[in-house]
Amino acid sequence: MRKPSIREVAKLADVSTATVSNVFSGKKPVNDELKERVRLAATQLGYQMDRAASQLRSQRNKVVTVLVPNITDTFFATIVSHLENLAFEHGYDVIVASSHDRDDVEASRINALMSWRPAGMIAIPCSGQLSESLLDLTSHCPTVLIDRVSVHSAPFDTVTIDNRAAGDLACQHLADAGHESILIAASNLSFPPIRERVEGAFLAMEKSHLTKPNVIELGSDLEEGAIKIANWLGHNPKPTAILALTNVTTLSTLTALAECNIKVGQDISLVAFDDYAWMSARSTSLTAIRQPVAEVAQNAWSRLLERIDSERINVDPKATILEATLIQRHSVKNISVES
Amino acid sequence: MRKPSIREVAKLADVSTATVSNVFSGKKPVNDELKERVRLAATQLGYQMDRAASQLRSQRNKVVTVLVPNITDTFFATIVSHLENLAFEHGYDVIVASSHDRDDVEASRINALMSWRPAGMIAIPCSGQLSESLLDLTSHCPTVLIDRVSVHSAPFDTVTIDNRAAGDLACQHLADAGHESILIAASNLSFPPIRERVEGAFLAMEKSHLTKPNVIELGSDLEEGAIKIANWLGHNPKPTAILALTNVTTLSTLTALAECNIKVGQDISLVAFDDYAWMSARSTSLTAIRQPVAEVAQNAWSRLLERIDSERINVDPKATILEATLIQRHSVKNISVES
DNA sequence: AAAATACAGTTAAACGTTTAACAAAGGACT
DNA sequence: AGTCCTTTGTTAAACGTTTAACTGTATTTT
Repeated sequence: MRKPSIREVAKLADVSTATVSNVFSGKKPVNDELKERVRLAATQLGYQMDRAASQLRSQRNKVVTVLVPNITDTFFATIVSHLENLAFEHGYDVIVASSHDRDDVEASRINALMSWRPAGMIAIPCSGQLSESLLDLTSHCPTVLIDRVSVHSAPFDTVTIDNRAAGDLACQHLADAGHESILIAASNLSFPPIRERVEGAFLAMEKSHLTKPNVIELGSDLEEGAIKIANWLGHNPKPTAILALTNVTTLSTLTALAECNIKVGQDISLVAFDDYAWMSARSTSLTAIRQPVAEVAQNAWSRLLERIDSERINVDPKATILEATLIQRHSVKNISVES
Repeated sequence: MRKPSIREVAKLADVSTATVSNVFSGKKPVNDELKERVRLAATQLGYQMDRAASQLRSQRNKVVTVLVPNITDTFFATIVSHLENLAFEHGYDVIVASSHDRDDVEASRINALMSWRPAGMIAIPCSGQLSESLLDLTSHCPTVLIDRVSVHSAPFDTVTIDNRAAGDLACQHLADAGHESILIAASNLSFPPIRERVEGAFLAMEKSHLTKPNVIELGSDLEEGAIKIANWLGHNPKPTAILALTNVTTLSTLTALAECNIKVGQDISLVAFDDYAWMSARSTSLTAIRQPVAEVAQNAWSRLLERIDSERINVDPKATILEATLIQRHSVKNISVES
């Protein structure tokens, strides 16, 4: 038993299919009585529009696709969630895909996503230098890039935060508290935001005439990262503070510290990146750099809508840069001598 | 400049559109040389199949929809992530929607999702008693329900964990450690899994001839939950242990305990539900009930595929019940007298 | 009162695929 | 050599919408 089509509704309501279409799309006015008849017939039959047919004919598609490196990472999941809400409010549906941080998967997913003929695409590239398939989108599909992108390199609209400033802010906060021996726990220096945060941190130390912090690269895996950092701590003089550049590296760091029985906020100070519930739900809550996730999503969405509406695909790309803020809590100990 | 269609590829390769279609679908054999010509032409033009057209004609759609209460909750996000992977492996695309725990939104989202004519649907209902629109699916679309569903009430395949056993396990563990005064932090007793966990917990206490634990309902909001539990702790004799029935209630609990300056694992014991990275990345890591999320997703997916392949929609629904396990860590203190 | 305009509905042709029905050509078997 | 498969390609008709073009009426304008 197939789903009823617009034809059957038309027949039951004794009107043409065009009228039924108009009743639902509202593109042309329809007499109230007819409208009622159509509505009745539709509910009677349990009629539902077929998007495929609708889209095929109209060549318009109320769908945007979202590509993220990994939806398990709460940071990305949160962005997706916000985007989904925004899209829904504007009558769009969202199709999500994950690239799992792999260029080849990214390419294949982009392909699959594009076969939906989406009205637009919001992507968090998995690597700093944009892949071929991503660049191909330039001419085909309104696209907004988020987060993992160096601002001026991309022929796309971008929405990022000022990662240099964020890194600076975090490190300055530590320096102000008297920390001179700082370890930076980075995920992957090939990601532009991470590199920029490190640069910002270096800058802060330079301003205070202090020596550059050490940087270790932990990768994207929590467990491996924990091992690496525990290992580093075992073979090097203990820093007085750690700056963890992502939520995953924060977890790696905490895991390692717990293992080594080093007390956060007491034996060692910590500034985290990304602000999540679990960071404050602790006896020593974590001082953290909060990325304005909601605003990032909001801005990306507005940019995309503008592109979609203006029909001008990715000419004169705009870079939106948002500011991160420091949430001061209890994981940074003031160790300056004059205090 | 519109996207090239199968026609233009056919013209360039000097074959019929049917042949092009066959080259890509592989439904009928095609001479190797022709195949090559078609492939070449396709890449030359940058051809990509249009899913809408394909689906409309073939009446087959390699899409499954997923409906969750709230993708911000890591538990659901993780399930979605697993499902997305599984779907991808089988050549399906996934469309996700969130009901935000509201029946009306759920209904509206189900409607939107169904207009895609998906091959199947995996849903986590937002309330225990299934909404009309959800029940309507029975006859229209292969559907598998996860988590928030009482096993035998649903005319659908279901995949759940044995929540009674899980509650029993958690509470028994506390009882074995000598805890007699236990507080249960529940999210919402109208959710079947939560109710069942409470029942399981009661059962465990009964077996040990202990008095029933107190139960408080914290709702789905972390902050509000924290206030409620802090409030409760202020006006009641302090329990020796808390059993938090979800990851959100765990966070609420931890927030409240931090505020009241009560040390977990020392002043009070805690068993959490759902096992996440942040639970172990602490100086006193949390003992927790681990739900087999990956297996839940895996089972839901297999069930759905079976339904899709067998064409028999939701007759003789199967209930799959998986077991949760207790991960023993350091948040439960043994306070029994004989120790 | 005739002509022009507005309004509300219908008809039928797309949109880009897939696929049943058909055709042609080569090979195997009587 | 004629018949019958088999194999590989083509033709053309769907699939369920939307929408340009059209038709017929009611209303306004001259």
